[in-house]
Amino acid sequence: MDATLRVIERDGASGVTHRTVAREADLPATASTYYFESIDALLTAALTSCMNEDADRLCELIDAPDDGTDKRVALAALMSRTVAAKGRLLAEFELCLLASRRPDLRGPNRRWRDALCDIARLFTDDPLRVKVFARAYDGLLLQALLADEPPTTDEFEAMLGQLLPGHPDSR
Amino acid sequence: MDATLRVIERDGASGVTHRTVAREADLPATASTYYFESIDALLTAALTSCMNEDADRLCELIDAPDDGTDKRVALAALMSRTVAAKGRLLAEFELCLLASRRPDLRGPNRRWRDALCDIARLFTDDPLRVKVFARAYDGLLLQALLADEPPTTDEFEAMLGQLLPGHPDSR
Amino acid sequence: MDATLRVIERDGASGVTHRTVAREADLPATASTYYFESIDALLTAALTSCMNEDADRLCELIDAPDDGTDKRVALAALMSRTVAAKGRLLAEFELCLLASRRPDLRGPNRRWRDALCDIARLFTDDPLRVKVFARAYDGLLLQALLADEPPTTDEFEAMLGQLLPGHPDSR
Amino acid sequence: MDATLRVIERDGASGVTHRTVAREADLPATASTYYFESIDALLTAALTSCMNEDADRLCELIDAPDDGTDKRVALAALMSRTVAAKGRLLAEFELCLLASRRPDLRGPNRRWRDALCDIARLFTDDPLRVKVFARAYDGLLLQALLADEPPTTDEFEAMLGQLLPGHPDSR
DNA sequence: GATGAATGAGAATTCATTCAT
DNA sequence: TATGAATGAATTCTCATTCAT
Repeated sequence: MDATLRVIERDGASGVTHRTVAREADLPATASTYYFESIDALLTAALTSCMNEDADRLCELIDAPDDGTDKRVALAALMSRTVAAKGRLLAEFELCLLASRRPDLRGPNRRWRDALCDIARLFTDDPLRVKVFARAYDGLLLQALLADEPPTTDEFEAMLGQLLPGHPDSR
Repeated sequence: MDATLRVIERDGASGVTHRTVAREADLPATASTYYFESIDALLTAALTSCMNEDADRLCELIDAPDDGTDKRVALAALMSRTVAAKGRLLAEFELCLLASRRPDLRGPNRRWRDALCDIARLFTDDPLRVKVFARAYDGLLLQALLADEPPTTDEFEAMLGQLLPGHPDSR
Repeated sequence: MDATLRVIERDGASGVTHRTVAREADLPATASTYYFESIDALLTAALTSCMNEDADRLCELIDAPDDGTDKRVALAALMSRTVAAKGRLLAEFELCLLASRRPDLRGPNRRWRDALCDIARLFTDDPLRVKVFARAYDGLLLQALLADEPPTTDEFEAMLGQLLPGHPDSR
Repeated sequence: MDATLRVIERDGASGVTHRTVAREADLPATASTYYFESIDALLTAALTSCMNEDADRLCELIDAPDDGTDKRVALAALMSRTVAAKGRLLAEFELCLLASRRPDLRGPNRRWRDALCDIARLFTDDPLRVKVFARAYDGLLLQALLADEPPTTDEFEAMLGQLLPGHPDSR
């Protein structure tokens, strides 16, 4: 499973084969078929695992005790870290695209998006703003991947400030 | 070349092989090897073509004579059409992700992003707002792909209104 | 054992593997390895079971108390039923062919053929006629499988009348 | 193609794999995929080839100039030769059984059966007798395979005399 | 006695690529 | 210039079988 993610990070989702995964995990060639019914199941599991991890990270951030720091700052830091792990982020996007062809895989994605919406609701009650934020978030990360230089944490903070204006307390 | 895009739309970028493309184009199996040195060259060409087309469409929108209608409305319509051609949009995202591993392919992508920034500048002078818009745009489209129901044109309009507030003349 | 026959009926003898049988029987994958030493033992057991069943059915027909009806009519009805269970009949033929490569499996087959001969002897004393009947019988069933439309019971009756002419009492 | 038949003769239809056929033909392992789209196509081609050959042999017999010998004698000789080539006959039966699961393969089989009917019509006008003969013929061959000792040519002659009585001229 | 884990061999098929024409 | 033939490598997946429990 970890090996699978490492392979996707390195070679992209299309590089995931029984052999590459097995080699990466230093297991016999048939091991991946043994543990996962098919390549598809492997990718599905990888996507689910990723998305859950991401959602968990967002939830943690939401549930963190209010220590006085702006959660947008914390989120910007998270984004910065996310973008820094470029391969991993790429892997997630590739998996998402695969999922977009398969409606049955939308579950994990939805959980993650819900967490994003929850974050937005810390700052605004406007449903439109929530929606825009949750959708724009992905674009911020994606463009960060495509840019020559990823944005700094400060830039993320500024952009978040734009998308989620107002004082956190102002609700 | 068209055949290549049709294949990506149907089977994803990983479905692009010399044979599938040749079959789709109804050409002999070795034709794609003959015209393109490698699969990579084929994908690169596809990406460039896509990005240029998209950038052109955005530029058209910018350059269209001001007929009194809000350009955000026109842009929302364009987004709606883009999302409706789901396979094509997916293909573009897949190609972008491939490109993100290859810095030499960022050119076409940049041209497209510049066009997006130009649009934003029709509405605002704030560089931060421009940046946020250009990046969020992608997220809006991506999430539209992952959603069960793609947003309506009206919803796109509302979201654009959020990202690009103010009167177009207010500059 | 039953599961094995179901698999042969569905997928042919070549579809019989430890796994397919185990799956069909809803048993753990290694169960068939456990109970039968090899695939071969499984097929052998299946063949024996089939042949005995068929021979039993023929014997029943022979031993049925004479109720005035012509046994050829009863046999035609049996053939019609046999052909109607197409998968099962196919399975038997496949097993027979397998057996023809293995002389040690001819026992069950012989018992069945003897029963056929016994039937023929209800109608004729001519050993040649008996032999022809016992051999032709298989052909009638085989061709019924290959025909677009299986023969009706009446057709079987007519064909049997040809192969076994005369009154049953005329002996 | 010849290699395929040799493999079926030796190992049965289920022994036909890309590898075994290629090895038998002393070709690289992918050759059989190259020349035939799939294993299925290979088996189909084998069946068609067999059936045509058999039908041709029967037609030859029909069309042979009347040299005074009884054609039943010639047919008995043909049957004897057919049974002597045990592996080949087995192969044909296996292929026929495969075909019985696939209606689209009944064509070649039909041509062969028609030839059989033509032979019967040399001796009789009775459609029932023709039908019985054409169907029984297969059974005679099949049982010859399953018997410990295949029938002699004389025995075949006697059985044919039973199935097709009368003088050839008596028509 | 019964079953899950594990794995090497081999199945069908597809691919990229080379070569000859 | 363009294309069919050919083939080695690699793909997904299934299987038989062994072993530990």
